[in-house]
Amino acid sequence: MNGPLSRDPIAQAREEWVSHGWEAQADAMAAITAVLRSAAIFLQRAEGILKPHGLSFARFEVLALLGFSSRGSLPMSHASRLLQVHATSLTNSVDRLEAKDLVRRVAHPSDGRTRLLEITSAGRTLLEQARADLNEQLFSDSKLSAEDSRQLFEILARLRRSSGDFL
Amino acid sequence: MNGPLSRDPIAQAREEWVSHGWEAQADAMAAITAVLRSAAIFLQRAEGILKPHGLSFARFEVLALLGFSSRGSLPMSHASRLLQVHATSLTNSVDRLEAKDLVRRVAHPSDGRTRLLEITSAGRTLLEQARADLNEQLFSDSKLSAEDSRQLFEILARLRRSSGDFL
DNA sequence: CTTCAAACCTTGGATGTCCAAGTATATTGT
DNA sequence: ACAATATACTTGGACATCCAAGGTTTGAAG
Repeated sequence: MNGPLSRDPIAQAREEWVSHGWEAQADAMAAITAVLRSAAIFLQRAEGILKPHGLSFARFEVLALLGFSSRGSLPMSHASRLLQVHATSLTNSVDRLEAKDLVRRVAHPSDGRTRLLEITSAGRTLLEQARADLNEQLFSDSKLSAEDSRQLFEILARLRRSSGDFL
Repeated sequence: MNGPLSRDPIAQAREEWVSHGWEAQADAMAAITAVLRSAAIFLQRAEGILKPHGLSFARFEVLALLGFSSRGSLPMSHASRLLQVHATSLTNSVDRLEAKDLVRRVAHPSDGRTRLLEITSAGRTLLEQARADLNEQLFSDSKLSAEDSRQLFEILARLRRSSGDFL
């Protein structure tokens, strides 16, 4: 999108924070801004890898979740909780997945409110190809050392836990 | 949006990765997914804090950048590079900021292509209030220990550097 | 000086995310 | 039973982000 800068813009912002007297918040500001920026980087790379498959990362996550579930189906409410996105975001993703016959909405046998999501065989096929690509092109070459990956996960797990993501 | 889960869904996905034979990629997958999820958490909190001020986080960042610049003005292309967003995203943010008289687009004195962004005095006032709130409510209580903040920033700085964010 | 490529910005379109509201179905409490 | 409440999903609207394409202005090359 834009070439590399000569200085880290977040480090620069951190200095401004310090020089304006907000030193106590400078480290947290820098860390949080870095998380946001890093997420944008990963997301862009993932989207680039998935685009040839006609998938977005959000839709890939839905497929992957269904692929792991034992029956290959689960209620939308359940999926939305596991993926930690708003129900409306899931509705949006499922609309697009269903239009491509990668998933199906089926009626719940006993609860009329609930719709079960079911991955189709075309969905499974595409999932395997997309996952292979992500594993090769993103998760194998993530620019993170093994040690950094583990530390990053642990720090963020503490954060997510104290933010109410899980118990 | 949804209550806490009984298990960390990312840890769960990591186990699936391992049990399906993608152990080599499991840690990176978990770390990257955690970054994406954490970014969503921070972004939501920031938006909640800024909403009463009529600002989004993206627009806050534009205001903050202009507030730091010595003259309070700089070219859009420069701002877009520093904020590391696409030029079109900045156009969008500036349209909304300008509609509220928080910034102005002014002609560049010598280059007819370039538009200078200039923060207004109303923009400065709002920026100070919004920043005070973010400092108090987000950056002071970020659920990250001081040590975690520093480590997180450093790990992500390595990542961003090797991803071409800066030299 | 004329032409053509590069740089800057905007417009239009596709996606994704959230919130507020609305519809339908289930469950609870009296 | 019936009314009130809760849960599940969808719809419509506000924003954000990107890409592809188009208009304007510069600047460089011939």
